[in-house]
Amino acid sequence: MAARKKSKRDRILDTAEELFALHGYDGVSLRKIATGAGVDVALANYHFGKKLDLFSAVFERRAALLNDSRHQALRDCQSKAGKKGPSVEQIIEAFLRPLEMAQETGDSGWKNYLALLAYINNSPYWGRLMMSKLFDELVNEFIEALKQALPQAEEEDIYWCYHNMSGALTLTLAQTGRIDTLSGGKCLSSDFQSAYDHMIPFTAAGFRKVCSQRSSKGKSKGAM
Amino acid sequence: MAARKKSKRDRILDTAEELFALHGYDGVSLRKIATGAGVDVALANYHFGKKLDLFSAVFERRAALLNDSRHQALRDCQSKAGKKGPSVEQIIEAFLRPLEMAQETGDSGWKNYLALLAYINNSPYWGRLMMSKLFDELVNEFIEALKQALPQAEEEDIYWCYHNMSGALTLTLAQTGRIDTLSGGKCLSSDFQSAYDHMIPFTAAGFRKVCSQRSSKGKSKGAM
DNA sequence: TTATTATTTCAACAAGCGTTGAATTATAAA
DNA sequence: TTTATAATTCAACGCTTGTTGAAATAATAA
Repeated sequence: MAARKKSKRDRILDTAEELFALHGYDGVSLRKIATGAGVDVALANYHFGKKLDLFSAVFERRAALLNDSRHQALRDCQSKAGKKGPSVEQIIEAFLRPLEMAQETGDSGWKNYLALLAYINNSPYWGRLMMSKLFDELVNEFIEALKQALPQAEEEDIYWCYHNMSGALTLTLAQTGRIDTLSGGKCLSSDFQSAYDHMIPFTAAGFRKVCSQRSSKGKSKGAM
Repeated sequence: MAARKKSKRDRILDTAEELFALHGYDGVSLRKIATGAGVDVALANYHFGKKLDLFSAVFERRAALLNDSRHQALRDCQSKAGKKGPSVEQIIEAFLRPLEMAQETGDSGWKNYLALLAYINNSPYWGRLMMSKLFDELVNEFIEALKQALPQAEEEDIYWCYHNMSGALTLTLAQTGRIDTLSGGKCLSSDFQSAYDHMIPFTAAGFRKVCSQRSSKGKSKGAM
């Protein structure tokens, strides 16, 4: 309803973004997207090609922006920290806050996009390929920073901790509203500030705990 | 390929379970399910009704079993702990280990089912309704136990911590393989023991951290 | 056996799907 | 204005979808 000046091409992207985030790739037809965008069904094909190409276009549209903003946040906290390097909390903050800010903008497009990211990140196999292609480079920057902040940690532990953080984040991005129901309204999935204010110390403590205890304690991975 | 003695009805459930977990509700047609089960397409309708009813049947089939096993694990750790009650770690262990055991059984059905759970838990709106109906009662038992283990905690904090734990768990259940790619094979999403061995101390530390720091510190929720 | 009921398949339906070539309109260039 | 190009719609294609009533088969009861 907001912008009337948007091109039809952009309206297709916006509508597709919203519907894909809500119903997944197979839950949305090109005709529903076209109707939602107020456009003929053939126009999506003209601008983007096949349905999967449209999906990719939606997925890629905001990826670079997001990567830049997180990259910048990491650089900022690194310069602020000096040569001893930033703390675990500061690194996680740099990783997560840009997402909170994106979700908090009035623009519902970002909210939809991040929900779409959650959908893709939870999709087996093909989701992994799409995510890796666009986000692995940035994630590896953060992993490197975390290794420096936790010099005694085993590499494997850091990856598992990242996995847990990524899961917590993904559920927040998905905005399923489960927390609203469970808490009887005490917590709202739309209250992003609360979500991230809790997620940051929660995950930071997890990193510290797992990566500080000396290794091979009950992990039974080597010789039997 | 395994069991040849299963009824056609069960084969429909098994195939649907696997395909729904892999491709989501809209990504699977009744014909693909029927083909996979070696059965006519009309048979699914005869046994289960509409497509959504079949989906619900798959979803509900193992829910009670799972709830029982987690409920039992909680009771066990409570009796072992005596009247002072179990620790956060013990409660989380009771919450998570039954899932690990289910994933580790040779039966691939459980793996598929839990991936389906992850899919549903990440689905906006309708996912919340389905999950709440079957799992809220059990989850509230665990929340109560956690409140006792963290008597100084604010209720809201406990819910947010549970939200984070649920996210970490969900991504593990989804088995997207992201961690495999990211870590270059150092961590495998199929290595369930490692996943849970890390998830438990990670989330327990998060609970302790968030629920011990005295409240209203930068949460800016009450009067300004 | 026959009669009855439960299971399974067959055949088809109306509707929606992604996609495309040709026609139409709007925009920009000459 | 005329000409060329870009944007958009129209109309239709072959295919797949969920669903269903009737026919066929298998299992059970009499």
